Amino acid sequence: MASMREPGPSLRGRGGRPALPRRTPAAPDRREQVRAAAVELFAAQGYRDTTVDQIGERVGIRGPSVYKHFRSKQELLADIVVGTADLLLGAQRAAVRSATDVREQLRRAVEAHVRVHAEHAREAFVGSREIGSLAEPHRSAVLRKRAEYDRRLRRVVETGVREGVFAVDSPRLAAYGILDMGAGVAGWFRPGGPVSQDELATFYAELALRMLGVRPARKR
Amino acid sequence: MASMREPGPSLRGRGGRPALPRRTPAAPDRREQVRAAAVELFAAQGYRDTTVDQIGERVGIRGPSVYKHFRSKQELLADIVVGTADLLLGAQRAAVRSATDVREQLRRAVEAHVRVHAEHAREAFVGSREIGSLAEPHRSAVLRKRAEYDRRLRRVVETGVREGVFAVDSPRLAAYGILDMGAGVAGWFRPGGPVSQDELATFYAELALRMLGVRPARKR
DNA sequence: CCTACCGATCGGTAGG
DNA sequence: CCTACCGATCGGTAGG
Repeated sequence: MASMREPGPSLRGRGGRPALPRRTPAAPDRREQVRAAAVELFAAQGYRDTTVDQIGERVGIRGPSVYKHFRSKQELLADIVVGTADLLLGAQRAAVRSATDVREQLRRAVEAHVRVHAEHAREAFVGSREIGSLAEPHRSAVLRKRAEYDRRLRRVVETGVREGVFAVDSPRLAAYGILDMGAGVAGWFRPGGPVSQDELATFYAELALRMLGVRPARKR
Repeated sequence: MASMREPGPSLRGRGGRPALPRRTPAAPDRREQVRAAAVELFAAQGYRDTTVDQIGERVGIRGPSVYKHFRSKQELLADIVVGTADLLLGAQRAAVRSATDVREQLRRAVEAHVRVHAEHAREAFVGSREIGSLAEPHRSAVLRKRAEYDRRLRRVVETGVREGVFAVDSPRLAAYGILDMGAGVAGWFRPGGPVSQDELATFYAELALRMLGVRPARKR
């Protein structure tokens, strides 16, 4: 499924528009502003408790005008949740591909996992909490993506165990633990806080490797 | 705050009631049934998307009759969320008190954490996802309880580091990781599945100790 | 992008 | 514990 996050080039950069009188000039990336407002509100109040009027208010328009940018409140949610799932999947794929050593693959996959959950904390938060608010076929699509995401990390763990690099009794449970630990970041991480995204990613990857029985590299 | 989970002795065991005709005899623990139905529905559909009629339907009564057992839908939610917070706090307190060795305190606290999130998976799930749906003063009360819960585990970790039993760069982040890892269990654990609660609790406690730099006990 | 407005849903109450 | 019903909220549409 293609990412639903691109505003589309047709909405901007189209010079030569006649200077007709307009009460409120359309901001070129109004669609993106609406999406961002929805992310914040859905994260803070939940999808169901957020009204279209509130979303509009955040970007200085009326509720019904939101429908100029999204077909429905549902589509807005789907854009956010599906988008986040794709972001995670892409980051994970790139991470695993960037190394051949399982230990390094695991480390980078966890770092990517944590980084996305920190950098896109609110989106990721909405993406996991509001799956149930998604109508079909989006819900099933996202569940499939998440299952694939989990499976891929699990495979890295299993490969490491097979190669004798990792040592855990249950690769599956260990993978769940690692994933949930990282996903939890979306619930409390705030940019500008005491820890940076990178520090957090590095630290959590180290914790994950420890969970898998890998000795921490001796510090010099 | 006192637990809100007791049906109260006045609702049962009161013999000598005249055998008047009744269309639907009140089940002695109807209140508990209503609560259980609400837990399932809130977990599956979310608080906002669950109607009082649905809750009633699950126990064979009409929506308005739910108000014979709970003052409002809000009170039903508060009962669940506050109850779970108290359950966790109590289990953690008992766990930490049951040992003097930090390593053992940590192990038991994590086991308790995981066991509650497995045994009361749906309640714990609702308890963490629907905090935002809670009205004041319940919301603040629960947030305080959760903060205390987190702080207590963090203290065990910090004590272990101070004593040289644990070795982690950031006790705070490690504690978050451990807590989120265990809380995640509520999202996927199903009784009767491939792993038992005890196996899971034991395994996760072992993972937590590894995260803290404790060598796994050599298996004979 | 706006105002006016429709239709459906739903928590809660009245009064048995 | 039930039926009848009120009142408020809200997503979405009409028609500029």
